Amino acid sequence: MTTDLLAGLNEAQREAVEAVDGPLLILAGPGSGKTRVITHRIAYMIRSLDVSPRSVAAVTFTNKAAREMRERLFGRSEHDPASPLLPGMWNYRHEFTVSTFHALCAQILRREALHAGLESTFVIYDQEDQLEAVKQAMEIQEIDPKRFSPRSVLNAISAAKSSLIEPEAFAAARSTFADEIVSRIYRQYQGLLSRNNALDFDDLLLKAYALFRDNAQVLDKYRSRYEYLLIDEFQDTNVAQYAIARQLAGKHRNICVVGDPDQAIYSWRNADIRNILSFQRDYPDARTVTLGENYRSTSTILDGATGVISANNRRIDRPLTTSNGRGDPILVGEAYTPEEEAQQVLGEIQRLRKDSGHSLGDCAVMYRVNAQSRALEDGCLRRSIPYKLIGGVRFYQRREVKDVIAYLRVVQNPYDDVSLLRIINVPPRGIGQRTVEQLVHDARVQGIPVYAAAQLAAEAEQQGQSSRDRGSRTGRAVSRFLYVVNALIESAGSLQIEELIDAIMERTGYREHLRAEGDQGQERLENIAELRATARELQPMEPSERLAAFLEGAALVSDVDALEEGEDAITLITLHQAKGLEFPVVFIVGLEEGMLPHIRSFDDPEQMEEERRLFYVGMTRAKERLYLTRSFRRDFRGGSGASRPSRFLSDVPQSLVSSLAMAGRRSAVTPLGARPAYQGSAAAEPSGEPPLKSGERVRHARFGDGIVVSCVPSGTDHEVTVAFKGSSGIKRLLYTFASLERLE
DNA sequence: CTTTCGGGATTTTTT
DNA sequence: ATCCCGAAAG
Repeated sequence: MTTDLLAGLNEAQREAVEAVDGPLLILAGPGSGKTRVITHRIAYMIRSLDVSPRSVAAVTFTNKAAREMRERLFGRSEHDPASPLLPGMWNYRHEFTVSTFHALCAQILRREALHAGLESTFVIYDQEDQLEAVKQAMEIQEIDPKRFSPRSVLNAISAAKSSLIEPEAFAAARSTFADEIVSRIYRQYQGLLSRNNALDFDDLLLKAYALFRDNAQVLDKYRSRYEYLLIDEFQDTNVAQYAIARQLAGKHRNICVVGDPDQAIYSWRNADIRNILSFQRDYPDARTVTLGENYRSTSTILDGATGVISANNRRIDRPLTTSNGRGDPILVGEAYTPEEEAQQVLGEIQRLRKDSGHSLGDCAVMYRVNAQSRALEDGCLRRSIPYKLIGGVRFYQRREVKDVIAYLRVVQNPYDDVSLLRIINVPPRGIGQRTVEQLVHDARVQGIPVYAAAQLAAEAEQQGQSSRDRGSRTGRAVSRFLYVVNALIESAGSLQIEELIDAIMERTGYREHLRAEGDQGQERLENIAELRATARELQPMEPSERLAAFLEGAALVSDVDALEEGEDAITLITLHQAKGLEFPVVFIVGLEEGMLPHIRSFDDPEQMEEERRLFYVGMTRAKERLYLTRSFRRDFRGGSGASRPSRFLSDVPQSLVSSLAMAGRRSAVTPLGARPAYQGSAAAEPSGEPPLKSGERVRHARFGDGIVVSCVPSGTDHEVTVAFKGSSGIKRLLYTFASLERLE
């Protein structure tokens, strides 16, 4: 019975599975069979130790990881041909808790709303909503958004919340003038959210923590239930999340955390690697198991990745081993433009497909910023290669989707000012800035929601009590708007969500509004159709809860969650989103200074180390083949500039690397001679000052303005490669003859 | 008072 | 390329 769960595990893995009681820290390197250990561990508890699935909670980083864990344990369907680890327990699958911290907290807060001092219908604000609320708070506090950017204020507030610092504590600890400002906005912001019956992402954690802290009964209920707690991706948890984990583990102390400090890439979201140290401090009796054997990658890929990560100073050296073969070398490619880089990548994918039997689904292209997906998408379209784009402009972030969701939120809770103000004049209906200001002012003076203020204004209008000029036009516009909203609220109870969406589209004129936008509007209508389709997938439930559940899903679902197996297409994905995934063939594009490492990390050594970890995460996704590519030129804010190779490339041991033939190139130029560019520029620069440096702007009589890509000696002369704007493209010129004029 | 248009500044990564 | 603000037009 138990033997098959332990069979096929190495010694460390087996130890991690069997150490069920007491605190346990699992340090799991990439590809070390972490998922296997976690699932076998849970199955082992339930099957061999007779633990009830109800007593187990697992916390994952994404909803997708949660879903997959449930599937491995209980099966995909009742009679899943792929045998699950817990055969015949299909009916118990919902007893077992597995979700993200945010989803778990949202669920608890809804259930315990009464004790948490919340309304169970609270909405969840995403970042855009948060930013709106911060702006509103700043306006009330009369703080100039030009002097203090709402964005950084929000970051400061979020950082405080992630460390469980509530407004009072923040005010008490403030020391600088900037703190003083943030403190005032923070308090105001929390007030606005609570008046709007809204929680932001951080509140989900903060309020759950506070609920457990302040209500011993509720805490006891949950900590009694969850005898066994498991937290995945522990290196990317924040202080609040860890605090909640400790609260929940407070009774039984069976807490298992799994992580890898080398894969910590979310410090910007206030994740704190030091949680691993805190864990060891808080649970001095914790056992530590290290999983160091890699089963995923070739030794070449692993050694390359090790070379990269070893350059980080603040880390404990923990060797990774593998008994996999050497496999192919790591291939380094160079192109002139991102478009060409994409051609190169896609050409190679098509070649692999033909020559080595790889499917498109085997291949993933990874990049640092979402904007880089565009060149790749274009290339795929041109070559008719199917692709799956993960993220991009994320679905639930799209303007039209957010607009419809804002309408749905207003229908559910008209006192949600942020949502109401979002749609009050969308589509334009004669309620302009001035009128909105007046309404917001009225609301503020009377301490009522904007919706109520609008209601009053409309009544006054009808009774002819309002001042003349506010009369006819705007007053009637407000009345008309309220009439539509109220009609929607009334009909909501009897409608399915799809029907409600349809009603919104028709009655508010939103459909017509988009239709008038032409092509783009058509695309937007399709996105709304997609939103409508997701509503139909909702599980049957109480009509009153249906809308709340739908809105919660819309707020908490991420895009990796949508990554479905099956369809044969290449995957385009950011390095962050690639965490936890693996592919036989991985391309990492844009290996340039400023891109990866990103320019924003240049002045902070800690951030630079995080960039390196990000690269490491990407490299270790690859099982068989790894490609690293860069472009000489990178578009930037409309313009474009020359770029230097990423410093990370020089940390990949050269013996593991081979140069990628430039299959997709337009011109037959050999860049920078035969020498691989990853050696870095300084190493190979010849004697004698080059007349031009890469990155300088120059003008040519015939080709116009351009940017120097490279300048290398050629006999007694220098050969200058220039990327010209417009149709001239890339030209190689001899310096003496070209008569280039340097531009400042 | 509202809408629209143009110019200026600004972009990492996401539960 | 996209958001924000001010100015002009309706």
